[in-house]
Amino acid sequence: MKKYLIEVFRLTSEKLDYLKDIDLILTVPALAKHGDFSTNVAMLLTKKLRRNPKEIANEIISELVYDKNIIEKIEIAGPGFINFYFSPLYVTKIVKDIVESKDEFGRSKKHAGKKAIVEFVSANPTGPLTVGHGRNAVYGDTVANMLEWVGYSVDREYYFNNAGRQMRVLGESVKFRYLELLGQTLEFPEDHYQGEYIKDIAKGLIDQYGNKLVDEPADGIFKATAEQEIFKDIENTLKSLNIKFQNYFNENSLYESGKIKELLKIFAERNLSYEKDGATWLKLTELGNEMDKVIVKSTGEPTYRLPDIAYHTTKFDRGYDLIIDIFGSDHNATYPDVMAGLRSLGYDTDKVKVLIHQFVTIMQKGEVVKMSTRKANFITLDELVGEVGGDVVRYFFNMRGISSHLNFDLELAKTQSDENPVFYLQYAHARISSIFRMTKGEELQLSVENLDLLTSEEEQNLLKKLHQFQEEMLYSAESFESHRITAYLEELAALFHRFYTQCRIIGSEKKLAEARIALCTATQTVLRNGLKILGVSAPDKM
RNA sequence: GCGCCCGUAGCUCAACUGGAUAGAGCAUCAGCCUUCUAAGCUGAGGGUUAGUGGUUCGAGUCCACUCGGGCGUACCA
Repeated sequence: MKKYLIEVFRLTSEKLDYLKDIDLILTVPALAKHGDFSTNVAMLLTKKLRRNPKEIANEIISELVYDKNIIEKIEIAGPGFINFYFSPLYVTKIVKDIVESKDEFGRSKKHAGKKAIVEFVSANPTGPLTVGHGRNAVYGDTVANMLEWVGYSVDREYYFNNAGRQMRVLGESVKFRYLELLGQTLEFPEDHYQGEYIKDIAKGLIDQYGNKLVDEPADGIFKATAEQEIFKDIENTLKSLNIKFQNYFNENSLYESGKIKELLKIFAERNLSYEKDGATWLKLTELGNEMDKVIVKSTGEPTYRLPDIAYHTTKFDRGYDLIIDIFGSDHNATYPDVMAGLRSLGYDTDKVKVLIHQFVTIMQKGEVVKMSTRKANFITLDELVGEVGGDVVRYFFNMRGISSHLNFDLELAKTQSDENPVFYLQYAHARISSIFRMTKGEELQLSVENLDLLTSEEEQNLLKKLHQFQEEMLYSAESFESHRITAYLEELAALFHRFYTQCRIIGSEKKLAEARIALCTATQTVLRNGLKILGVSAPDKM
C-alpha cells in the first residue's frame, strides 16, 4: 500500500514542484477512521509556501493521479492531514504475494551485496554468562538476524582476552580449590573467583590427574583447563538460545601477528603519541577528545585501548561495510577513545555503529540483586534459561528498547511465564496449524481465487497489518530496534485472534472457507518469519 | 563536578522520530466455550507523561533549568 502511495506522489511531484524536495512521511494513523495511511505534507509546507494547509492539501489532492480501484477515498482532516483509504479488494491482494513468497516474504534486497560484522557477548572466559550478558547476547544475535533479513551478509564475532590479570587470578583460584580438595587448609583470597564452578573445574582435575598437579604452576594447566571448561559452558548456554558465532577472535592474536607493535610504530611516526612518566600516551586531545590517555603503561603492558584499536582495524581491513559493536552501558566511556584512534589512522568510523544497551536489573523478592562474577552472587543465564526456557528469554530481551533500563523480576518470570506475550504469539501460530489439521479432514483447500470475499472488519484489519510487515522489518533493521518486531507481531497476533473468534472456516460456504484458509496461511507465514528473526520457535502445537 | 542513559496507568514497558482522543501486557472487576486449541475473545476502571519555563499551527517527543534513579569518569578490561 505504502509503495503505491509513494509512487503516486512521485508522479505528482512532476507537476507540483514544491513536492519535489520534501520528505514524504506516510504513517498509519492510530485511529481507523483516519484512514489506512496519512500524510502531513500539507502542514509541513505551510511555512515555505505561506499558505493555509487545507488549501495546499486540496491542491495536492486535485493533482494526484491514482487508480480508483486501489485507492477508494482521499480526505482532508483535522488541521490539514491527507488521509487515504484503500479499496477492500486491493487490500486482499497481499495474501497472494505471501502465499507465493512463503518463507521469503518480507525480506528486502535493499542492502544486498553488503557485508556486516556484529561483535557481541565478548565476555572473557572467567565465569559463566550472567543474565546481564543475556541481554547483550540476545540483542546482538537479533540485530544480526535483522540485517540478514534486509540483505546483508553477516558475521557474528566474539572477541575475548585470555591473558592478563583476570585470567591469572582465575588459574590461581582453581589451584586453590584443587589444593583444598586434596586436604590442604588454605585461606581462600577474597579477591579470587568464589563461584561453585571453580570447585567443579578443580574436581575435574582431581578426577583426571589425582594429586599429580600439586607442583604445577597456576598459570599452566589450571588456567588452561579453566578457560577450556568455561568456554564450553558459554558455548552451551549460547546454543540454548540459538546463538552461534562464526568467529572467536582472540585478543592475543593481535600481539602474535605484530599488529600491536605495528600500530605503536604508526602512532609514533605520525606524532600521535608521546612518552611521559614512563608510559606512552595517545594524543586524544588533538583528535577532539577531552584528555590524552595511556596506551602503554610504564610496566610495558598496553591498556585495553591499544588492542581495541588494533582489533577494529582488522574489521576494516576485512572489508566490512557495516561494523556493529554491542556493549553494555559500562563501556560507554571507552569507545570514543577507540573511535578517535581509528579516525586518526584514516578509517571511516561512520561505518561503525556502537550500540549500547542499558543494564538489566534483577529483582528478587522485591529487592535489587547486585551482581559480581568474582563474588559469584550472580544469576547465570543458564539458570534463567532453565527456569523459563530459551524462547521466553529471547523474547523478553527483545521486547524492550535498548536505551531503557530493564527490570527483570525473577519471581514474575518464573511464576507467570504463562502470561508472557511470547505464548500469545506462539499460540496464534499453533492455532493456525490446528485449523489446517481440521480443514484437511473437511476436504477444504487453500485458494486465492476468491479473496474478494474477505470483506469483514476482522479480515480487513488483519490484511492491512500483513501489508505492513516488510516495511516494519526494514525499519527495525535499519534502526537496530528489535522491540519494534515484537510490538508488530503482538498486534498481528491480536488481530488474528479476533478474526479467529469472529470468522469460522469449517461451516462457512466453501469459497469463503478456502479464501480464509489462504488468509490463515498468510498470517502464519508472517508470524513464523517474524519469530524466526527474533530467534523464537513457532510451534504447531501447544 | 563532568559524560551517557532513564523517569509515561498499581507493576513492566510502547508510542512509526514533532501529529489527530498517550497505547499494550500483567494485576483488578464484569461477561463469553454442545461448533476449527478459553495459553483465546468482549467490556469496565485506572494518566497533570517527575516538576517549572520556553520553541510553534501542534510537545511524552526538541531546548533550558530543577528534582530523582542507573552506568561511567584509571598507567582495570
